Amino acid sequence: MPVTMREVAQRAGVSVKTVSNVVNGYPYIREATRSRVIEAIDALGYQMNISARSLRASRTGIIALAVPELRMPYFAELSEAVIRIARENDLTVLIEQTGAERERELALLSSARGHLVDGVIFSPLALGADDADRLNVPFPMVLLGERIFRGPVDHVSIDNVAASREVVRHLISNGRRRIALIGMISHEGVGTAALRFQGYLEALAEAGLAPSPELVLPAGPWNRSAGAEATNRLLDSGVEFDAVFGLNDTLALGALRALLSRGIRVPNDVAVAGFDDIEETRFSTPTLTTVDPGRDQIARTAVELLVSRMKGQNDEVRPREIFADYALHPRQSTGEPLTG
Amino acid sequence: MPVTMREVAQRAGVSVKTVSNVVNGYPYIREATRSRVIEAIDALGYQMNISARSLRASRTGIIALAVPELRMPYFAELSEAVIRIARENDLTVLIEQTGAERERELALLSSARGHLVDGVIFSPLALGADDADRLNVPFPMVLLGERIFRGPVDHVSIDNVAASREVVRHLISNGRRRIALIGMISHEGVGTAALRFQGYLEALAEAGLAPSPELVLPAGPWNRSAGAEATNRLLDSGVEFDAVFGLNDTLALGALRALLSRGIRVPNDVAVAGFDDIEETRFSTPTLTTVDPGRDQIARTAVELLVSRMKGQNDEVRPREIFADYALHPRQSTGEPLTG
DNA sequence: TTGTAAGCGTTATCAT
DNA sequence: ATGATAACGCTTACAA
Repeated sequence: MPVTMREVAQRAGVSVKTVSNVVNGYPYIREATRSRVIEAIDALGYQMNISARSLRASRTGIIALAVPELRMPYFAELSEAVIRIARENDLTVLIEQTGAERERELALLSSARGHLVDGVIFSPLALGADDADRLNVPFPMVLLGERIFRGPVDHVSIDNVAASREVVRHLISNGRRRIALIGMISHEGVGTAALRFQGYLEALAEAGLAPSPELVLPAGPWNRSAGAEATNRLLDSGVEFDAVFGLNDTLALGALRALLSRGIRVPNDVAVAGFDDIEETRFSTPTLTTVDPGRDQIARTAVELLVSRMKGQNDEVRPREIFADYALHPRQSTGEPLTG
Repeated sequence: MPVTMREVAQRAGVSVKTVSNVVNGYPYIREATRSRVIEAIDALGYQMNISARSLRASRTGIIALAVPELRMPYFAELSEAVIRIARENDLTVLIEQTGAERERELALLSSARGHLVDGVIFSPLALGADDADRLNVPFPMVLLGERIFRGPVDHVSIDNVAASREVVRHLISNGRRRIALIGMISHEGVGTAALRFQGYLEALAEAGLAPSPELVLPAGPWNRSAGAEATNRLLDSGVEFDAVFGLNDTLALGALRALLSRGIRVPNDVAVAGFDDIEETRFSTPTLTTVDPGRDQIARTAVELLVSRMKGQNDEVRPREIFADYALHPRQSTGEPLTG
């Protein structure tokens, strides 16, 4: 039922190969021929059969984006950017949700979706430095995030230590001295939490402040609920504090909610800051101070690195480590005047 | 480089067809043969070439989900559900963002991604009733949302009039009399806004309350920013009101923010309610009263309808109109005690 | 229960 | 500048 190249060729009075040439932008075609072919294509409503092309050319024009969960605002926003930028590169994006489960992240690496995708942008949450070797996969891949550094593939991330340090410096410059940190994952020496924690420690040290273990709160999944719970634990413990740094925005928003619902004023009594600059931070009450990790730049860099690997031009180039630019956005929750 | 069926067959000492049979679960195979084949598959790390299968069998195992924007929390959460449920049905999901642009929504209908997808779940935002005919596409499709009813394809939605009526009834039962509505799109007689507006009018009528045109506020894109702006306009107009109904949650959250930042207490001075039950509504301050439109049920129904059409068993069945169950969730923003 | 042969729609090679 | 022909890896008759 669908129209094939053969039919287009017949109607245009040319061979299949010529149609193929026209479709693929092969330059050496007489203008007359080209327009006859294009007419036939339009008239018949021809649509290239991607499966056939893929089988023959062994590329599909599809890339996979593997993220933990689309419900996490950061990953929804990241996915939006990757899809948009992939489109600019004539690529279609297939999203895999790993649920942050180790098994599913590993499965992703060994399957590669049966030759279906030309490359993968992978944002792991369960795999860690020990698994770096497993990233030696037989297809182009770009790694995101802070779980694995110096692995065998191109990697895009930001300088989490520096970014986190800036947040805490900002809190300190606002007069805060007892800064709680929410979202610690203590059994991990690496990863996002560890890096942001290090930035926190460095900023405290710079200011001559001693870190207090009771101000460092673990929080399970990094969502609003865990942020609220941790904050309530902190409040119940009776420990004094004048600021909360949520290791991501949803934790911070949960903290905000817990504080306000116990009658604590933000930023007057306690300042709150987060990390990620998700859209919601500009619309919470008060608006949330946070760090923009340069989502668009990350997405664009990742797609471009992947494309260059897919083209196979850089086979000799060693894995690249790219750091995107971050930017602190002071907002109401830390006592700044209203801003965008 | 990749392993083919041929190689598996050679190693197992059988024909390609037998390997194919094993892979596809064809029942009449001797156990000995089957296990030899499976061994070979494991040993060689064989991965089916999906392009080849698709070309031959003309199905890919991929469905497309077309949504306006992944950054809109409702659609992020819907996509998460569709991907998860599609997985249960051995389907992979490819997400198309239409940007709510008419051109791109139309393009989607005429391309169908070049035979790449076996079916499409389409949530339009720009197309309307007049475009119903265009849904007569040569591939299985399931329609979501409130833009087009009684079109030529299966359709999943909820009873928006009834759901909206319940929200407003709830506000009235809490003693509210001057209920503002934010998010009206006045030039449209159909679609989500029109239906929810009708529910609003019906609930007012039931209670013997006269609708006031100055309480009905248009809002452009349904996001936080538009919700906040509209609320500020309302406040500046000097019109009295004791409740705000945002036609979706992000509008309501924007309203909440505008109210609180002008020192208006919620729910004491003004009650606020939204629509969609996005995760954030459970973590705002105060938590937001809203309607759960049954996202999981919508996703599941959509996938199941699509699968049944893809199997071609229901070719004779007329387009089905399915309504998912909604549920009102009263929370703090309308004066209820704290709930989940 | 398993094998043989044909062909899905495209692109690559090699002519012309 | 264009055409003929052979793959690509799999499934589907049909045979055996």
